[in-house]
Amino acid sequence: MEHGLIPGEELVGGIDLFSTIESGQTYCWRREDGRTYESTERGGWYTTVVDGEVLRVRQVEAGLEWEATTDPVDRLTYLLRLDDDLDAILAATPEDPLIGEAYRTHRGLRLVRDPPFRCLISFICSAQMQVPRIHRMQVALSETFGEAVAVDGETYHAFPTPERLARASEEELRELSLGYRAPYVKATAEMVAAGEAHPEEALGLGYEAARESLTRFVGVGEKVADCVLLFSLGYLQAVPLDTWIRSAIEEHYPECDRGNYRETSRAIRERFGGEYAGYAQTYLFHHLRTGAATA
DNA sequence: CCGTACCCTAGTTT
DNA sequence: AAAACTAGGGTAC
Repeated sequence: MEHGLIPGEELVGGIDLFSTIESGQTYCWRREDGRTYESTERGGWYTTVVDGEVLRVRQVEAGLEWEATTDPVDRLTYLLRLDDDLDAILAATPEDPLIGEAYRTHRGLRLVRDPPFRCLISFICSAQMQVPRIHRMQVALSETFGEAVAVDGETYHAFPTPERLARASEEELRELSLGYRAPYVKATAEMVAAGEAHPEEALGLGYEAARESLTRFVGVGEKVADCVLLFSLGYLQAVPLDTWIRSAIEEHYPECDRGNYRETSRAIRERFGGEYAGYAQTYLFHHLRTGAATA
């Protein structure tokens, strides 16, 4: 594999690789030590397979060190949004004690751009599920149905194609602990494999129309649709209303609770400054989930 | 728009 | 100690 470095000074606003990858927004990466996002231990290599290419990245003092089968700089920049100007984005959020604390505590956390189908499946799996178990499901899916890629004596697994997941039986998927999500994953994979629908078709639509369009996939409601928009399709204004954010709204922004998803979503999006509201959501989610919040 | 069923696992309570 | 109970990043019907 080739290797190289992306200097830290090129990343405006910095980078916190641990927070970026293990904050529950992406399930595409695997830790060197095999842990599945359940520890608070930082450091080490993260590996993924995208378009048949293996890429590995870790945070070092000088920046991001990488190893890959082809030069991964453009790909890493895309996947980890290394071209986002974090200083400008954070500055665009209205003053707020809780958000401010989250920004200061986890400075360098970036949103991601996961491959759309993979993102869609991982968030269908996320329903009523905790982060480490969602990650374990994605690892199981890759190892069971994903193509193996051998590099330097190591074997890596790509994420399965829509066609392969469509061919899997519901029973096989249940064996991977997907539970009631198994038929959702299969049905959605069938829709994509058949060319009936693709998550990328949401691109180009206005935000709310895009969210609506994603809900045609089986197992995808408004919350999961918002996750795909934010973590894959670049709709940075999306604010997925999960239980953590809902309880934060109840406690800190009660005036934004409008009783239903659509209106509450509009209100909190406005409260978080609109264009980059999804950044505030992701920092806040990570901040609450790690138990670091005091504000 | 509202209520309920749905898998599964780890952690807590009887 | 074994068995209930509970909750965890929702969605379909």
